[in-house]
Amino acid sequence: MTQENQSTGNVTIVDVAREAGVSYSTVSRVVNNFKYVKPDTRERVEAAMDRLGYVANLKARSLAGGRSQVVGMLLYELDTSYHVEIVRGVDAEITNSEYDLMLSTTHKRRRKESAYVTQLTQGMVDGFLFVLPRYLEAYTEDLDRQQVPYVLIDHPGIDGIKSNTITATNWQGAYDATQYLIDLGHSRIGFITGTIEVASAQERLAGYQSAIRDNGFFVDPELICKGDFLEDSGYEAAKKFLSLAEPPTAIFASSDVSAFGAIRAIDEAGYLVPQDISVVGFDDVPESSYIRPRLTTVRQPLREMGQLATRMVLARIEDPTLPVEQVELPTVLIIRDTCQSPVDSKFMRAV
Amino acid sequence: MTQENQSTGNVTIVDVAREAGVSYSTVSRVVNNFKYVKPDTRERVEAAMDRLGYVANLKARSLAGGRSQVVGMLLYELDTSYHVEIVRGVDAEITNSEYDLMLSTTHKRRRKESAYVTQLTQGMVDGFLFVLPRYLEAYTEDLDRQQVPYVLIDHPGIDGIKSNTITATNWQGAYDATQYLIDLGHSRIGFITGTIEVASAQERLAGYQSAIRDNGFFVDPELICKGDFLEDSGYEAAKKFLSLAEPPTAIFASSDVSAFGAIRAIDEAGYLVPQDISVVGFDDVPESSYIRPRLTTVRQPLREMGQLATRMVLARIEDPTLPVEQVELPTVLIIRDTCQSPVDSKFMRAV
DNA sequence: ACTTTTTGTGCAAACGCTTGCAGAAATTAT
DNA sequence: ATAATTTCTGCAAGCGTTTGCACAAAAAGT
Repeated sequence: MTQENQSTGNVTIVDVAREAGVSYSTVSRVVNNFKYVKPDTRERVEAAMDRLGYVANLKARSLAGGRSQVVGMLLYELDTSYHVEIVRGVDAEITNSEYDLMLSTTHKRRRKESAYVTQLTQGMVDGFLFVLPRYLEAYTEDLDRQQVPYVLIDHPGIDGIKSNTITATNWQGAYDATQYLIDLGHSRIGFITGTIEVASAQERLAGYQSAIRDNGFFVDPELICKGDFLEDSGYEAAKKFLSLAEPPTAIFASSDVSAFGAIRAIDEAGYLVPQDISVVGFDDVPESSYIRPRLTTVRQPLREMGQLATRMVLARIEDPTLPVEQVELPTVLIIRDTCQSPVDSKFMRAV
Repeated sequence: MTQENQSTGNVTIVDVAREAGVSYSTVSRVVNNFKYVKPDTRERVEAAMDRLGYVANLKARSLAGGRSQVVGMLLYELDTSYHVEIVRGVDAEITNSEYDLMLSTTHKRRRKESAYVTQLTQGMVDGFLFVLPRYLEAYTEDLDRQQVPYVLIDHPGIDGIKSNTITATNWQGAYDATQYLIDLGHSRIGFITGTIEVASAQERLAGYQSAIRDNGFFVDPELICKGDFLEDSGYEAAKKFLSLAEPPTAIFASSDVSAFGAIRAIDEAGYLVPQDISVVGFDDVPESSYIRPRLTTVRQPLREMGQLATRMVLARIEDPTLPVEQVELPTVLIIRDTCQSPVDSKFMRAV
């Protein structure tokens, strides 16, 4: 706050050293909390740092082999609450630490994704968070070689490579929701998948199918419609279901957002949710409790996933010897207002 | 993709130079698109870079005086859609550029805010985006000295310093909404302020007051309640209005989120929106059209503000001589379902 | 043909820090 | 008292770039 260095306007380690009457390596040592520094010296240096308002230059620090104090986060986009919720969790945790967050979205650009990763691992971040990465294979190798700790969020990792992962019980969540619908009396339940290349989408589909079969029903391919987690695909899928000779009395969408789309289609067709068709989503994004009727859905603890993932990278940055960890968080069925027994449904055929 | 450097595992400029048979400065020059490089040489170097999979080390690059290719973004939090929407705008624009985004939230920690800024300006970012900064005075000086371009989003800047800013027509927006309510027949309109230290909150209040007066009404202090843009403050404010001897027939909240809180209070008290009380918000965050009844609100183009702000910093990073610019974007009243004439309101007293 | 200017390239010195090595000082063991 | 440790501090060599300076080569003036 008081004096300034003349050249760049920044106080460097050298200025502090001069002020404290020690060598610059000693300053570096107190900054890095090195063991062998005389308490007395340490104090003098700290006083000098305070007096000059010293702030470490991260570029230099990490160039020289230290930490950059930033963790990178790569996600597909920021448009849906799904991603935002995870970011919120990450932010909450990062904020409590000495680290900063470097956020990057890939959108559709496959090439940029891997270029970005090398860019960052080589130059910018101490650790990485990947949310539902699409082309993981393209850079895991790099990541491993660089020894940059990373954790995958909502992605089980790829075969042959043990990665730190944090996922939710997708299969169980889908199973539970389907069972709930069956218990309510539904037997024809339409399912809208997520982006089917994604593991969680596959697991949800499998959970749905298992529940159907376990209850002695038949998995009707007509009732499974491909989607991509987004609203439009939910809308289209629901329209298709509605045009069936015998439409389902319930629809289970692989994401809340696609459930919103489905509800819109049902609404436009002049039917009622949940009277004619029950709807269940997956995720429990904030909007789900804003819309009317409020969406019944399988809650995935997105924030917690973000927080936990952050804690995991941070821990591994501090101590790279920590073992690989794969955490699976439980989902829970949140019952709200979009489901009911199909007895009064226009689509319920007499038994 | 083919070969790798032995020591760190990273391909450096020196490796490329060796491979291409030129000096490393020449490589640097082609990387930086320097003018005086023989086309032939440039080609050889580029080929070598491709062959070795060279990726510039940003730390080194910026340490040595170049760009770090990252812009910092500082915001209070990520919990409300207000902030997220702006981030989305920023992201959309950043994604189209060669830059990355470093995101940081300050939450309540005043001290960290300015420490963070120096940290980053000294070491990490080429430009800065501030969303509704709280303690701007603490670092504008630093910013100016460091010559780091920055733009303030939803903040008019501080006296005596010309900053790049991007704001919305807060006064006019509030005026329009109030006028709309008056045109509907309301005369007792409760107003819930935002965090009153913030300029936009003051402007909205002023807009409201002007409209009241311009219509020949009296600004009743009883009908102005302090808030902080957040849900709880809206809830409390509405409760207070409801407990008045003569409650207002309409409430205008300085943010959508506080409007949500107000609606919750009205709901809990057993009254109906908009039959008994009309409600208007400000911002038009996505949730506003999800809730039922859908919120009538003053739309602030948050995404556009983020995008535009990003374009502004980016331009100033590339060309620091660009003049300071202060952009004000228009708000627009979005009429949805939370307002109606007060004739049937329980709170309408006979004239 | 001979300056002058424009291009093109290399060397070396930063940028601000970390860290291995070496030696000095203080502490403990013998 | 002397040797062996442990603690503390400074020096110097990097980390991977950018960039000013010097000089060579090519192009343009005269």
